[in-house]
Amino acid sequence: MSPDNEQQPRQPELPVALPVAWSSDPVNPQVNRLFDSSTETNRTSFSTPSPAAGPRRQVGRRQLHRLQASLSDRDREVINLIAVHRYLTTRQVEAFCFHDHASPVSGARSARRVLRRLQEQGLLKPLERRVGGIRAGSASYVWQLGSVGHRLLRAGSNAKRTHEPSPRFLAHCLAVADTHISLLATERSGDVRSVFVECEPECWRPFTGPSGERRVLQPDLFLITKQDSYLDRWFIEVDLGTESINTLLRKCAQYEDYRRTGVEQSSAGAFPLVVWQLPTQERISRLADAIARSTTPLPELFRFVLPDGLAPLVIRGAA
DNA sequence: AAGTGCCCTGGAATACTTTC
DNA sequence: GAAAGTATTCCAGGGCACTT
Repeated sequence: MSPDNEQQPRQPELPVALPVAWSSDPVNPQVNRLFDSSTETNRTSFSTPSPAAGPRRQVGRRQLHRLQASLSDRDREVINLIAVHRYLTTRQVEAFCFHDHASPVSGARSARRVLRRLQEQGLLKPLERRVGGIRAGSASYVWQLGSVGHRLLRAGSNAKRTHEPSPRFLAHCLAVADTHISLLATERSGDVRSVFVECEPECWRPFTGPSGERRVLQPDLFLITKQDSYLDRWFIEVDLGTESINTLLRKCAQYEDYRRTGVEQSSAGAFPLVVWQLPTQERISRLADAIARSTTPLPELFRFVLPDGLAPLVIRGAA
């Protein structure tokens, strides 16, 4: 690790970044208490509607406030995570929010119960069931925000999609979420003292390009890890092998353009490492070769890992 | 303090789905 | 059709908030 990575006191230490804000009502201070978990109980007293009511509900403003006030901290965490990642499978929700139960089976059961309740309240809705999946049951459900969930969240631009996504886009969203989960698991295992994860679009970096044009660097994740007295900072790119190597190379060049602005270095002391998570060793070799042959991006700016290689890299640190 | 109601949690039995 | 894996359902215990 480089000395200029030395710990900055302003760096966050929370394990998960949940950038989506909850709507508040200045007329009703009780709703504002959603932001302060210390003033809320962890209990849910809102009466659950009957399943016959269906997931699509017409919820008035007053009813929406009651619903909002009735949500437990964990309900809000589930909804926030699904808003941030756009889509999460039941398994991923389990991994994010139901990992600390007496047994994995118990955690899974609780997750299904909570997701069902949030679906009945219109806060979440599943994508069309994938028939013929790997497993029986509902583990293959993919969840997104429901209409009530959209209304409940402040109009975040990342929480508006309601149509069925393309398989490619969906696979990428779920892969990024898996990466997020693996990073949190690294922290829970104690191998890294603290992990801060920032998702899209909060991790995006607008900047001015070489010709003065406005550009936006769009990493899949931004990550800060804390080891001893150092903070390591990382941009994460998750590739599923669906893009051409030239496309990945253009993205690398964009990282170099952003690095040359010096914005990141002036605010944090050093430019984050860019980690490409790629599906095969062969693809890693192709991208590494392409970068080495290219004159634009600095090769030392990048690291390449297979899906199971990110956690070990983060544990080793950026040195 | 005691009683009540509601919700969360987890164990066990059962039902369902996929794979071979 | 059998086996394996997983979801669903039922039930009981515990905790918390509220009322008396």
